[in-house]
Amino acid sequence: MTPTNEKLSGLLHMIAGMYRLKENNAFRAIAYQNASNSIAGLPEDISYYVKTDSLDQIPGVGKSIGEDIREFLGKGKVKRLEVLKCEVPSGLVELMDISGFGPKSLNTIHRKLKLETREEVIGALQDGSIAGIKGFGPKKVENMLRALKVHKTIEDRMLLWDAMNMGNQLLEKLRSFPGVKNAELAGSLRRRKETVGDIDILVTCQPHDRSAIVRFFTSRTLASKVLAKGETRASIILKSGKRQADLRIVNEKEWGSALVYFTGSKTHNIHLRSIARDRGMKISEYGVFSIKGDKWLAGRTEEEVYGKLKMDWIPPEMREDRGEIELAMHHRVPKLIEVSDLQGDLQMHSKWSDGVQSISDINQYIISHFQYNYFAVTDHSLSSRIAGGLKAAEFRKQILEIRELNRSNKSRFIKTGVEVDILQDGLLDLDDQLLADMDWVTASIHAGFTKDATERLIRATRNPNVHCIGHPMGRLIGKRAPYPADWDAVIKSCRVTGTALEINAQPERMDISDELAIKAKEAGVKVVISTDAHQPAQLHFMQLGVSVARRAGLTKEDIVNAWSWPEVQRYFRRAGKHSGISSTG
DNA sequence: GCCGTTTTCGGCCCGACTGTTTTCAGTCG
Repeated sequence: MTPTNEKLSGLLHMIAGMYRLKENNAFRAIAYQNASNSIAGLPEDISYYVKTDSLDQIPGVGKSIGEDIREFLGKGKVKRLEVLKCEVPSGLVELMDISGFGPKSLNTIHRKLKLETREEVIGALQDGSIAGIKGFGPKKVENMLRALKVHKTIEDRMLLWDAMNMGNQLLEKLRSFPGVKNAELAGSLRRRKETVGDIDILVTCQPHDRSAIVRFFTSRTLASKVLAKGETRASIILKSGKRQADLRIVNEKEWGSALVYFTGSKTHNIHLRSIARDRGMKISEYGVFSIKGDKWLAGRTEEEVYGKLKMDWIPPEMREDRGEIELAMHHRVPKLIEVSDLQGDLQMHSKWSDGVQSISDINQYIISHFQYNYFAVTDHSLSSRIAGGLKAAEFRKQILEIRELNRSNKSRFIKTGVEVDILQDGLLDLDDQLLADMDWVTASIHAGFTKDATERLIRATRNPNVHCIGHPMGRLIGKRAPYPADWDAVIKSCRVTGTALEINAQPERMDISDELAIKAKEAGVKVVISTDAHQPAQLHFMQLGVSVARRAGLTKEDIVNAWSWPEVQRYFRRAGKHSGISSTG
């Protein structure tokens, strides 16, 4: 998302929140929230739509919000919001993110006690003055206080990798519990979002087994706290790690519709329902029904549900309402890349620099765990001193070692390579001749994260020895923002020079992001999915990189390391890049 | 406030759980 879009989307979200706090404005609030969501998902900066006079092409943006947007771009603020701030206490809007603090409750508190800020509300909860309001019984006040506490202690969102591990453990326990027929992860975890808020699990069983399963889920074995518990659903804070997990139980006949419903995203679901409604049907977790007569039409499988709406099945990773519904209606859902399509891994480190294993051990591990046809060793160059970067002479020695290994294995399985540093001026810190001799050259930035990186990256793409830009955004999720850069310009230069962009599959990196991968595909830029492994177990991060690619709708044709090595060489030779000779001597 | 292949007016996704209620409003996902 561009910075302007992010700011604008946040501003519209704020307005939506304020309308929710005001009474009788629920639908106006929804309209602003829809516009906010739309803008968060735009492929271009909002200024483009103003320039081309196409604001009305953005779903949820009409005359009034269109004017707000023009005003925002012209003056940097919106009068509507300034007026609202005089009418509605903006300090209370942020509280609406906390569970139990809805617009109606906050409005009542504001009206009865004239409270304006978050701190005042917390104080009034603690000193008992809120307990005096009608409708605010002891349980409700207790829950609100508890939610405040949980909101503070629970860490924001977890990395996809951590969520996958936690979710799979939970899934195994549920699958082996008596009476459980099907169990599957749902929600943003099944969509493989880069970060996950809570773990959603869907289960089918016979009705008479439900209560035992809910009891197990909410027992002390799994839960440190029970947030909600009913006949068919329950929410807990997991004992392992302060994370929320939600269980939902449905009948087998409802499995498909429930999976669609709980996999989401919210905007995908809303879009599906409005299409169903247009066709005289309605969708819920219990199935697809006719509006007339309320007749059950479908729901056993996801294919059946989408099929009833005359759509192809949509892979979970794409269900973000970014155009996939239209693709499915026209039967043009792409065949997404799969882990099994990959023929090699093109970034990893050996103990020559900061990896832990020898090249020979890595070779053995890959042969016994993967179906690859090649892999490249890409140790750091000298500038990355912390990472034990190598001098040119050491790379020459490493090349000899790889040749020897290949010779004794009678193969060309191991490719020579490097993750070379892009210096401040965009030049590389190894000489061109050495780079030209390498089979695979990834160029990455490892210092100067706050400066604009556009020129630096573009200059690197123009080097005929560089096949790929490594972790192009330089972000660490939740720790370090991407460096500022004009990504459109960088992608354009990749297109012109035939340079690929990496999807780095390290759990904290996931770099490039799905949004940038969508742009790359649109521009015709190829992508390399690599693990950047520093120890053999990390070679299995590949599935994370694949999930980014799948969320971006990428296919085999888009992914360099889904091609055979001769195809890789042919592609880069045509693009005017040098292709190495060193692994074979 | 937005939107329209039955609509330019009258809708706007749908159902479970909780708490405070004597039949339902508020909130959540």
